[in-house]
Amino acid sequence: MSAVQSVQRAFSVLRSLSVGPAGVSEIAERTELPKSTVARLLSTLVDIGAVEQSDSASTYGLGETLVELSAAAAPGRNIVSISRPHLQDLVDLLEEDAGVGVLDGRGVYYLDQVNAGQEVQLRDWTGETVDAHVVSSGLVLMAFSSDEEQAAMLADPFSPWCERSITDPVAIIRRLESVRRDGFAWTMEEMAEGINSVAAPVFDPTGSVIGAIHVHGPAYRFPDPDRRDAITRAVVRTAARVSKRVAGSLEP
Amino acid sequence: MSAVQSVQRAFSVLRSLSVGPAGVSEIAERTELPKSTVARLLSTLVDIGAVEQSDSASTYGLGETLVELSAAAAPGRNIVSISRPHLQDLVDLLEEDAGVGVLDGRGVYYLDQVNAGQEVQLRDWTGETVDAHVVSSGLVLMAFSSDEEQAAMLADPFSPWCERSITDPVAIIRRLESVRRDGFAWTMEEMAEGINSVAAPVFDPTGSVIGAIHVHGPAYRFPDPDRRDAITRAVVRTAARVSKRVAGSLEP
DNA sequence: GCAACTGTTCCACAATGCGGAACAAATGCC
DNA sequence: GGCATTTGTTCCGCATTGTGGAACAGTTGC
Repeated sequence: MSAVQSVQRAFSVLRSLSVGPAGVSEIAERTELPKSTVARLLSTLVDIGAVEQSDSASTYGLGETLVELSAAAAPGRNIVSISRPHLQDLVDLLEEDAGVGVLDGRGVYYLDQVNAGQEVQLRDWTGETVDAHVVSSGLVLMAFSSDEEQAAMLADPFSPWCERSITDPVAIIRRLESVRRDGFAWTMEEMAEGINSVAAPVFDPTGSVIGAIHVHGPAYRFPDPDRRDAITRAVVRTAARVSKRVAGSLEP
Repeated sequence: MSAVQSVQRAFSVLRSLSVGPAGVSEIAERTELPKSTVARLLSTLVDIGAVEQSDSASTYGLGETLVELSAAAAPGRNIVSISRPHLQDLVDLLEEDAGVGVLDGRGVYYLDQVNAGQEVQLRDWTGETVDAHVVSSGLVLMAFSSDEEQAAMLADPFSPWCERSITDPVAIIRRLESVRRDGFAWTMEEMAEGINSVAAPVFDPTGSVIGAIHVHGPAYRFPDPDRRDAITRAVVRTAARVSKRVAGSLEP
């Protein structure tokens, strides 16, 4: 009940800035606070980094601190923009398509993909949902979900997508355990003949999975048996980097 | 110099929450503040919406207000995630691919695309950069850039991408003027033969362009001459909606 | 059951934030 | 150019406001 006035006012100032940058007087007007009070609040907000004053001139705008905080507040909401450069790195390294997906019920929704531009390539699943149990991303996302969520997903029977799809719940549970232990998952022609993929989990700062990074390619060339471990490591490392940045860290 | 103590402490509390949700006691420990002070600050932060207390239990996490503020702080940083559902709506309506791009020098960088899934479709340019003067998104982005930026972009000569590309600076300037007046741009087989596209601008709260929404398709069926106006309106309306949400508004 | 935790509330004290007013520095206007 | 009106910044006495110890009230777990 007893609220801290200065904090309320500070946020009132921040809100007033969200419609656009302004100077002290204008902010004072928008917030109906005395100029001197606004000036004081602004100076502390600048110290903190919640507000930035545009170089030389004296107009104020919202600052980086808020972005960092919001990244921690809604982890995953910006997972696409954060992932993209890292997906690009993966593609450059492995020369196969890389993507990022999130859990959608018992499926994986593919948010984004970076194309390797090979002559023979898989069709782009961005924006579509695929049953989780037949793709590596899906296995990763299920494996690292909470026990309740996992139980809910395992409650109903699974459908096969092709000949080699695994649908036996017991087999799937055993598999999820090993995925959880390993920190990654491979699927070999389980969604469709001729398609293999690896995936690794992206976590938010609290340790919950929020997405999965994957690389996939045509089975006749992916994975190159000599590079399989290297590929796995690259995907796991990329997912770990994205996790870090999703958590608000600024280093790449 | 003279900083407002309670505001500093409030942000100290917020920062301590960015590593993960916690209860009053733990936050007090992390921030080295008295418990009662933390409890008071938390209660006001909850009022404001900068902090949310998890239902029933008494642990606190960062709240929605921070996301809204950061959306205004770094407009465009989350343009992809905001755009996606609206792109999907466009695709559902028009049955052609829709995407979002941003300015990158004198080019357009395609951030994201939603596929209509037609049998005949254009290749996906997501993650690539295309010269701004040959695509509708590019024209829109140039048209609504600041005068200095526009002048800089017009300083060097333009290269043709195909037969119908327009490269004459005077013609381009005239065109940009009409785009600015209309609020949208069409390009007809100017990037490549057989490809047409429309685009409309996305603005941040200060009124600067931060991106463009486009729809494109094969020239033999897009745009349907009878629906051309309807298509244009749909794209313009979608871009306006995205602008609104980018600015922090919560209504769809 | 007590013990060791939680989070919440109270209240006397004064430190802290307040805001009017006076100042300084741009900008605008004839 | 100089006068006028705006801007942002600083000062300082006043009291409102925030402070934090301590006492209280729920939880959890030996």
